[in-house]
Amino acid sequence: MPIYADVIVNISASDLDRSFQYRIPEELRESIRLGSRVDIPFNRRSISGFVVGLSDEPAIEEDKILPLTGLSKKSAAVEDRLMALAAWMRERYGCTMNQALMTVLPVKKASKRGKAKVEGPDLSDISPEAAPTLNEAQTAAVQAVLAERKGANRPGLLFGVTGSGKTEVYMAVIEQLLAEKKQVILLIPEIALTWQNLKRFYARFGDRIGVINSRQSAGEKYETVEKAKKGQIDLVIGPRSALFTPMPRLGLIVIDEEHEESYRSELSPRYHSVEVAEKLCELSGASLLLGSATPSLESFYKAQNGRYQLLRLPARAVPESRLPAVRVVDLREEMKAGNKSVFSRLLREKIEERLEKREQIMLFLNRRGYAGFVSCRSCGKALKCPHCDVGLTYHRDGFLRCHYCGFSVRFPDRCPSCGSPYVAAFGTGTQKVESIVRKEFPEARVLRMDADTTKGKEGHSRILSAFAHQGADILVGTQMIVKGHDFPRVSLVGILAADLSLYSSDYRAAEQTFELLTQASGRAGRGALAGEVVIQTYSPEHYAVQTAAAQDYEAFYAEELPRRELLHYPPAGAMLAVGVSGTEEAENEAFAAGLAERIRRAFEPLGAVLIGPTAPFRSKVQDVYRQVMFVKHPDRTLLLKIQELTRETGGVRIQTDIF
DNA sequence: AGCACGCCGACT
DNA sequence: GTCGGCGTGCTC
Repeated sequence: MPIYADVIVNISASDLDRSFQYRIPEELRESIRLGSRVDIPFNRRSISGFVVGLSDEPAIEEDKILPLTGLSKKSAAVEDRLMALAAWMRERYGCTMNQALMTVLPVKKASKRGKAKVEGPDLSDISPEAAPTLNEAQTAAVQAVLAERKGANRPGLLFGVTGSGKTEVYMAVIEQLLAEKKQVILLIPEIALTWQNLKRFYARFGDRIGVINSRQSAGEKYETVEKAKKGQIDLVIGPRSALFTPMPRLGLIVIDEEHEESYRSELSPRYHSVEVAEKLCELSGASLLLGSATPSLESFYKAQNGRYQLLRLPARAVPESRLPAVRVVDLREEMKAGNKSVFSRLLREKIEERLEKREQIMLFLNRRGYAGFVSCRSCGKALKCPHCDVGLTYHRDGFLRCHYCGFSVRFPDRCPSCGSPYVAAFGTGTQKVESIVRKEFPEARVLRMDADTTKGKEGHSRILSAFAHQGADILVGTQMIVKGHDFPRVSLVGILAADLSLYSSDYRAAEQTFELLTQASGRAGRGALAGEVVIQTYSPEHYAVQTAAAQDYEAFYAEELPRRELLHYPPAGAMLAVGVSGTEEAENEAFAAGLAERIRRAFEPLGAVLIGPTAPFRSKVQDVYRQVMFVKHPDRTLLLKIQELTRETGGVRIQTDIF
């Protein structure tokens, strides 16, 4: 029986990010456990804390150790697990225990007004739906998942082309788990948390569902959390934060679209939901099921190595819907043929054809605004944001905007650096595409969806539902139109510039491009109509474009993995990214250089390879200068030690990511 | 002298 | 986070 408890105080302050030792009174020694919530005297006050360690030895002079005063009985097993998860996250992501606890433990705040509500119509008018008949591949996947549960219980990766019916598989597995009186967490990307998606789950599982989203108040979230804890809810659906719903009978976590970037937190701890879910399942004896048409390279790599169970859905579920026919157009050839328009001849022809047939069209361009950059034709200088290392984008309202900090300024009459009146906007953004479409296809009804048109609370759903109800023939938009939407009347998808994401400096540029092209292509021909996709590019020969056109993930993987292996990038090795940022450019650079030197000296003899420091693609954002460096080493634990080294800062901010 | 205020270190 | 200690400086 332990005599002392190491307690983390429930206060967020950097110098309190350590444990304090307390004596456990005799009568509490039997009931105290790791993760228990305790009341302690601290600096002449009484506060609460969490037990993170138990011991029989005093760590400091014994007469300094005070007895703890009480034990909150409510520390249930769920919270113990979440505590253990927080401790793991602290190690894994190098954050403070407090940050990990604040991420993991539910916010205690009672709802002030009424019940948690889901936006949209209410529940009463949804008629219950029975399970549909699954096809052969779906049935096989469901059975394989359930069998694996009884055995090694490895995580499953459900790899299915767009439209192959992954959701039906999730539902069948969830149904089985619920029948076993287990609870389930389903993670979906925030952007996919739409009423039309949730409706299917309500129709199938009725009132046993709780939904969490980022627009809910603390009180609303708390209510869902309480219900889950009491076991009144068996299925929680939400974005990455829903992972931390306390479920006493947790049996399954499903992560849909597991490759999505939104599963990575951008705040400290910068956790990755797939990794955290894997750990949580391990701690609670639950199963993990990941699903994607374009799995992250990491996940597919694990599936190839047998660490994950690979489950395939090779064909689209609706029998008459086939994968779309994809054509790649070389924009250099268009230019040679004298076509300077944003539409290639082929795409223009296809658009006319669809308009004639009254079928719908999606046009995708990964750049908002009217024109991509503005420069002076006399001196050649591009107009930049004064706060960011970014060119300004011309918007139709006559203003130039910075897409990083929101800075805006009226289009100047004269070049700010040479005074020439010949200042012009070049390149194409979604606004310009919209106006070209209106001009060139005057009979077509056009909607535009990008960050500028979806600002309001209902912005997304307003545009999506208008398009779904055939309120428009053409939807022009940025990335946000390609994610998971299901419009049966869309038979043509045009990707106007496939290269935009291809040449970013990120080692995942090819993966991101492949994913974007494949997901965008997957929007075509989801119903009974035959789908067609036109990909316009200056790099038709690039393997990411080629394999996306062939809708062949495994061909892409076969090209990409050896490249990663050659350069020791993940998943073929581990990598630590270190970002150093500060408001003084020179000081920031000097600090980064000094840090790099220390890392080199200490870790290069151990085989670590350091790249940088260097100014990244966006070296200044909102008046903050950035330097980055990367450390590669096959062993992740060594990278964690290097991460330790980056803790001491001097007026600069350090941010680290482990890949 | 007596007290208000702000800064800082310590908290087991 | 927040308490007390201590120094500064103002007022009576």
